[in-house]
Amino acid sequence: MEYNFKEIESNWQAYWAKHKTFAAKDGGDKPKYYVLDMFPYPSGAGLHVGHPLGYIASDIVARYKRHKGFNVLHPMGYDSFGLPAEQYAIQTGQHPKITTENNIAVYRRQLDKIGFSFDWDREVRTSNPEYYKWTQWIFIQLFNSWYNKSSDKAETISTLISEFETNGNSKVNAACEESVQSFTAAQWKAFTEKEQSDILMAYRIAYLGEAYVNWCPQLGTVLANDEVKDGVSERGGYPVERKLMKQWSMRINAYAQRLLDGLDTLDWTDSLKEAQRNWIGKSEGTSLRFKVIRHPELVSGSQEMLKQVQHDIEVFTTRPDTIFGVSFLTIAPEHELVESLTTAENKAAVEAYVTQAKNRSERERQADVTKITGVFTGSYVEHPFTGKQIPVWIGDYVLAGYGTGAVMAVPAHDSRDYSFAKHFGLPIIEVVKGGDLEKESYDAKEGILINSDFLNGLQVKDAMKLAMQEIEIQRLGKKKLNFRLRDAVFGRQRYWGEPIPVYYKNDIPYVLAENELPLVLPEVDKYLPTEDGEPPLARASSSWKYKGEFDYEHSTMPGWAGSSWYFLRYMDPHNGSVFADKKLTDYWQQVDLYIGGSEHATGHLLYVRFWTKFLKDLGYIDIDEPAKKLINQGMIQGLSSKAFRVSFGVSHTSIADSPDSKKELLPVKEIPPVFVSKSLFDSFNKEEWTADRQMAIDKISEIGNIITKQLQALHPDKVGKLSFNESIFQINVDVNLVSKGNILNVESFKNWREEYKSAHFLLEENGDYICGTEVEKMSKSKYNVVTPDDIAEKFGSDTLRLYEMFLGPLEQSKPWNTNGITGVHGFLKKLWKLFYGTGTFAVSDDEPTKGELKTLHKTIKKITEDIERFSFNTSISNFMICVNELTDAKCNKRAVLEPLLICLSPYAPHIAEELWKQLGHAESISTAPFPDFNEAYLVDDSVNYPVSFNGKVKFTLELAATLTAPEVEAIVMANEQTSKFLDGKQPKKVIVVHKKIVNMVV
RNA sequence: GCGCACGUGGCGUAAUUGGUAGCCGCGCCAGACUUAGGAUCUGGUCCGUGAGGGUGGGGGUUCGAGUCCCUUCGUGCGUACCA
Repeated sequence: MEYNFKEIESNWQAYWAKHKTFAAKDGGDKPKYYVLDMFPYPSGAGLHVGHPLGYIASDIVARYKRHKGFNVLHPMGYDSFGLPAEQYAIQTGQHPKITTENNIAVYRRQLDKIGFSFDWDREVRTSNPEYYKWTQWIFIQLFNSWYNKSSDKAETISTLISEFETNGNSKVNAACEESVQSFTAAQWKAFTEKEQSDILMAYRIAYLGEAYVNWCPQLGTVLANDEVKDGVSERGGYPVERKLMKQWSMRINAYAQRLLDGLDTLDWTDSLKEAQRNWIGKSEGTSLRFKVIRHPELVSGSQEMLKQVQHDIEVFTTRPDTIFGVSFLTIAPEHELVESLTTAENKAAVEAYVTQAKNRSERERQADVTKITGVFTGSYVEHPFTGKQIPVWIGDYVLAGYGTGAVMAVPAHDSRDYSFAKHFGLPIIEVVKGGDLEKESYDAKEGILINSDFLNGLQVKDAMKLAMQEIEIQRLGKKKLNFRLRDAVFGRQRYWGEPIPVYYKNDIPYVLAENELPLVLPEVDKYLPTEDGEPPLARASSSWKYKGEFDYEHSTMPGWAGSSWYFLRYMDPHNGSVFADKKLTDYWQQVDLYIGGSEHATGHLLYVRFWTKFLKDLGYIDIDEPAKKLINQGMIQGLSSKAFRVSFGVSHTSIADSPDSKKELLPVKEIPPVFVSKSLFDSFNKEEWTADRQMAIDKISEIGNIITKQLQALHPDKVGKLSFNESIFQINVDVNLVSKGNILNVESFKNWREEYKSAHFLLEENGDYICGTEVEKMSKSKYNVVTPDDIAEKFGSDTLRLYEMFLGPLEQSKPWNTNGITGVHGFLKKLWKLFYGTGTFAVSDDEPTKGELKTLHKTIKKITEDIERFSFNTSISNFMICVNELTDAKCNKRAVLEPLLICLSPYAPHIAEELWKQLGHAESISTAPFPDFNEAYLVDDSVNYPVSFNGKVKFTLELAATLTAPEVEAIVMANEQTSKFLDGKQPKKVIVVHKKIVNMVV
């Protein structure tokens, strides 16, 4: 019987589904193991071969752990809220729910075909109201919490309110808005409800706050920092600008230190942890206040009044040691003191500058970081130690959102201040020796302090300490930690997301009660903002109001909301009374292995850690981190095929033809497309002139002439001829039209597009049309998408699974290329043959030979080690070696083949199940215990010793394994080959590494 | 600029702690069986006729380096005025 993968695979997929083979049990004697894939957004394009890479790896681990006696949780679901479905809805009017459901159906069909061992009874969809009820519930907990820095965790807001009622806020040590004023208990009680609400808002972890946000006009929504790449939106690539808006946000900044510390406990890749560390961006420094010296003309009052209105500019610096090098202050254009610092004569210039700086899009700002702009305010501050007057400038190199939005500029020792100072001719004061300030600033943190009063002569490190001390003693400022990590904007002005469970009464936001959840997404007539710029939810019917009266929040939650806790829901996916039963979260604990793309490094993976810590603070779960071990699978890029299209124009052939003759030229539109094969393109594409290049041009011109004649025959009244524009465009060709060796199927290509029907081709000498290739992202628009379905159709899913793993290390990115797939497929056929060697199923019950047992146990050992270190590509080669050896030995013995099948079943489950059944087993192979490997079978009687001279191996000696090192040395020294290579000399030293190698120093 | 990976045959890759570099697969070459093959099977395949050379280049540590250290070049990814 032939290896009929199609039948085998569909049979077993049906069997698994019917018997719920992979359903996880909540509890039991077995140890638990939780393997999770980052769940997909179900896009309209379906899965391509890159998507399953990580799923295959995690499935191998899941199946392996089941064999090893673990109770495995291996779920899958969909991150089903998101922009593409909504964009599609805007274009077509189709409800995103329908689009999403259709896409999910396609995904599911594709996933099932690959034979994953998911427990589908636990599937979650973030857009399902039963799911997002709990996303909303978590939001409410975040709203009803504040971050107590003293206990270093989130606490319920009621503890804060009772503190306000007894002591006011003077003793409160919270992560909150800087702008909060202090008040007493009496004052608190006297505040109106609105005032109290506003104050509490400054403390809540989910809060409504005014902040500069990334506004994307084309998408009509704000975006989080991690959704913006290079100043444009990550999805769609639309420009993003900064805008001051009132927005729901998450006080993730409160967790910055814990998010940083937690990294040390995680078994994640260094690059991923490093990316998070950079994103969190901790820096230790000091805050420092500079007294503003009021310009007399600013104040229309007496000197007395002048003193009263004085205020300070607070800066943040990590280099307090360079305090004597400050020659100016720079504040951000958005700084709150801009207006009050600006003198009358500078007013016009400052206003113009600020307006211009604010209107610049994020992209423009990033694009010309080298362009230095700024303006003088006219005001001065006093140097805290020298008392000298220091000018205050405005510059957009200072970011409003970081530190205090103001810096003390030390041009001698900070490259940005240096460029600014050079550009505006401001003084540069050297305070640390070691650099050449004519050329550049000296930013290094080493050297001796000069020009620095009490710091003179000190090393930078010591100067930092002393300066810091002095600043604190004189109460000019204090030590401060700063994090680059900004609070995360949580509102999106979009339709297809979780409604934020908030309503407004008298302009005060209130959250819904738990029993009022879920707040279901209302129907709208259009998925666009309203005329006055309100989000789409404002289009909901007038009955969509809280208690029929109060407006709901019109923003929805961002994409990362649902994915920030889904790993918990899988533990208890159908619970209607709690997001997940504590007993179950305690049982399943952390994800043991999490696999997904590295693009989530600073988004999802940071937010999910944040929510996990938050839920722990409130006592809902007992774990601090969502995933113990994480692997980033590499991206599979597409291999695009390119055809080379010649560009022709039409020109006049003679003076008689010239424009004055008023004869019409041949129509450019009717020129048939002309494609040249790769070698011609390559010849043409050479930088310098070569004979080859000229030949290519001649050939192209020649075909131009032929086409000219054809066109002239069609249009006898018109004049002109085709001329080669000396340019050839590369166009993407559907990879399905190209066969091995990049040969284009010309006939299919002509039928591909109406416009190519009449195409001309300049072929290779052998008559083929050869395409070019390029590695690009796999995408519909590049016609380079290869779906897993294509591969499964041709070779079967087991081959697909093995081949994706065989491609190379999991973490590595690589282009998709089916060159080696026949080898992997051949391996499965060879395996099949071990059982069906004679044409019918035949397995012997004979005792295996020593050699066969060695092959088997060597394989068990290697496979076990490979899986434990997630090295799947090497396991495939080890299986191949094993099957090759067994084939050579003509081994069809049950005692060898049975354990081998179990080892293979995580990788190629369908064929393993089928052969397992043929061997007479009634139960699925999936829980058969993984074979133990026995060292005894691997022990060799002899060792092949390489004998080397000065590290170069000259010959090998087969010696008994029982020999000791000195015995080996004696035998080697007595060997005639040794004396030949020694050539009569005495070796200086002989090294014998037992059972490894012999080396002689001559 | 900064951070993190990574450079090995024609190609994808292997070599867990320093111990015979090139396993496995593709491709290629030769042969067998076939009307035929993008089927199957067998043998060969780092370069060099050979001594020998060889893991991007240079240097070092070591009896011994693809592996460790320094330096340099190149590629990929992330990030970017974070004071």
